[in-house]
Amino acid sequence: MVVVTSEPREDNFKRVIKRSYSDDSESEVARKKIKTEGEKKRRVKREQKEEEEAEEYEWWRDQNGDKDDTIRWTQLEHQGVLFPPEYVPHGVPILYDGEKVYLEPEIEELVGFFAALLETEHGANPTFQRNFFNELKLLMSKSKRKYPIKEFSRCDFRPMYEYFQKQKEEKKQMSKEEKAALLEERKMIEEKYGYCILDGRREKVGNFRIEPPGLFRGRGAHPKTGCYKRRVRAEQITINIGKDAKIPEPPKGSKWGNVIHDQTVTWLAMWKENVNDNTKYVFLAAGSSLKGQSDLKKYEKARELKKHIVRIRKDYMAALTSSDGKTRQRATALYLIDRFALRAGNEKGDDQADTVGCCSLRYEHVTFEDGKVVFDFLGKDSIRYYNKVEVHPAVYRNLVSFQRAAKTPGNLLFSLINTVELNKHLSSLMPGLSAKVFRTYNASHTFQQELEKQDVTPASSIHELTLAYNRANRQVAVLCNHQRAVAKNFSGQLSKIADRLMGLRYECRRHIDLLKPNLTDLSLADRAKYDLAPFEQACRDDPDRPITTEWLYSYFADLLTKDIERLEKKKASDATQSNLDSIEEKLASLSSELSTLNSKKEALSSSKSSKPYIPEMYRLTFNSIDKSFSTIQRLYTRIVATKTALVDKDENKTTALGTSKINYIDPRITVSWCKKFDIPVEKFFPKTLREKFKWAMHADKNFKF
DNA sequence: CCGGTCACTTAGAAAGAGTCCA
DNA sequence: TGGACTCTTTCTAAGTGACCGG
Repeated sequence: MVVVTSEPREDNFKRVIKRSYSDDSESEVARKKIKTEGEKKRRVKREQKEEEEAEEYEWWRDQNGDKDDTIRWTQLEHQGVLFPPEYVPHGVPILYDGEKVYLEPEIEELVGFFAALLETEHGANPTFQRNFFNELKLLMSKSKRKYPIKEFSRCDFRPMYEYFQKQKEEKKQMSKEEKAALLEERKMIEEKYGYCILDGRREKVGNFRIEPPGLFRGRGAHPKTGCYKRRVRAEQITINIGKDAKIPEPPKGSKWGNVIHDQTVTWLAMWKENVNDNTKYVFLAAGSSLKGQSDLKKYEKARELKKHIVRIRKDYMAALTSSDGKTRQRATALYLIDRFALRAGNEKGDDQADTVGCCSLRYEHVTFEDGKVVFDFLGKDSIRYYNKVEVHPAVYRNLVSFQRAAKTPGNLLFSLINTVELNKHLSSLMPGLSAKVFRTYNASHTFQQELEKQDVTPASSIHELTLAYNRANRQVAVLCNHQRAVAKNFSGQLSKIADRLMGLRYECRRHIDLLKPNLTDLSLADRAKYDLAPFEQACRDDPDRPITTEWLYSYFADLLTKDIERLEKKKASDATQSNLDSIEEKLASLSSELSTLNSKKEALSSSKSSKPYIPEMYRLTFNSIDKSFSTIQRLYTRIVATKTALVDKDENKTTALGTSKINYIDPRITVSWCKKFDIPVEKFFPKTLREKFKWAMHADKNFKF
């Protein structure tokens, strides 16, 4: 969709045009493109003009290469972290064997964490349930009170769940003023904790909120999912801050665990989480100079790989047939990492979900079919990687032999190498090179290529350009296997669109049938003006979903039902004495048609009447050639739009475009493309991404990755 | 070399905000 | 006009890879 919806966006657009599109005449087209759209769609008005136009430090302008990059800052001031509110008991019981059980606050809190997730996948996950229940039993055993609770299956958390639902509902029903007050409060907090002073500049802090307690929500088959993630106290937190800065005040009655002044790291605070013993950090926001610098560095490193890639590929291709087993394994792994954008695959512990990357692939993760290799394994976040691919014969032979050597499921395919070794080898080929650089390189490179392949010109509409961009984006997302859960009601949504499309096709066809006989008397030249061929093509039946009489009856029944609803509403809301009669009359005829239709439908199976019945109010009458023709044109446009929407939706159902846009595609490719095609970068980078990619916004229109 | 630690990037889910459409 | 749907932001889990000490 092409929508310029609100004031700020329009504002941004103008500013970006002014700031980074130096040639004014060129931006004229783009401005026009936006203007009409903007005028048409703009509705919501919001004040908020600021968006901090403060004289910004443009760090990317003075990158004098190799400064000491172990020191990350010289001045650092911040306000510390924000703790979640203390627990407030609600006193809602759970049921055990149907009997109410009231819980002391600490236990009630824990149980509440579970009750809130009752209707989610976590709540239904046996591991999650078991881990949670063990935690609960532990807490109960430590309590002075005696609880009757012994078995999970005899618990009923519904009362608490329903209580939470009710609360959510109430929150939704809050008055405007209350909501505004809440927002104000949030703003105040952000103002205080959301910023720090870094080398004299005010920069945004990312996650200054301490993670609230809850149940650990591990992904996939994580053995610890459902474990109690405890409340974090000031005593567990280490603050990192400038020597001269004022140390932030810990909550009353508490002390920071530690305060350090480490200039070689970028975090402001750190603590250890209790479930997996992982370290959690408070970092600056993605749009900060520190993050921006390393982002730029990442892409520059990937571009550096461009200069070496031919040699490196030659190198590992040759090594595929090395007599040394280790070398052969390394080369094969590199081939997979380079060709299929696999992750390195560090080894993992037993207390984590069983997921793999390249080096940790096992016997069972590859099979061989029709001369191709099938990869099927769970990768990061337990996302399934399934790919049936053709590979170089040497790679095929190697994989077969590695698998044979592994003998049985559970054993490593690449038994002689690991990520450390692989990366060591890579860094010997190019300084700073590691496995993950290939993902960045291939993603950005693919994106640029795909974008060039697209059949668009600067004259193309915004819609076409957006489509082209997203297609290229999608190629990258597929390459990197970035997935998302299929939306809850996806198939319903799909068939809804498909149904709408069928309706449009039908309407288009009957209008064509109506018009056609009227064209025969026209002169040949005139007839050419009303060429129906493309429209006839468009409204041809989808072979998978032909228009049957049965469908037709449902279609009209649907139309009738909707019309009736509309009229009923009208009757209820603004019926006056004068129009009440006509409304009633219409209603009566509609419902009589509806019952006629229903009985016709009933009779369908028995009698095979050839001509479907059409309710009177939906029969068409011919008016004029021009009118009829323009109706067909309109319908055609809608058919085409609906068709693309359908294809797009289906292709997008499991592919997540965001991850590659945020992490893998050099933003300068997008910026330069936007400049070349005269389309505002806002179309592809929402506010936070523009913030994150500030450093890329002035990329030249001839920028090449 | 190896295992552990540390710091950082990358990831999908969930929450929240905005928009669309009947 | 409000409820469904979509897009954006936030949240925090899950990776990568360097380094360190034995």
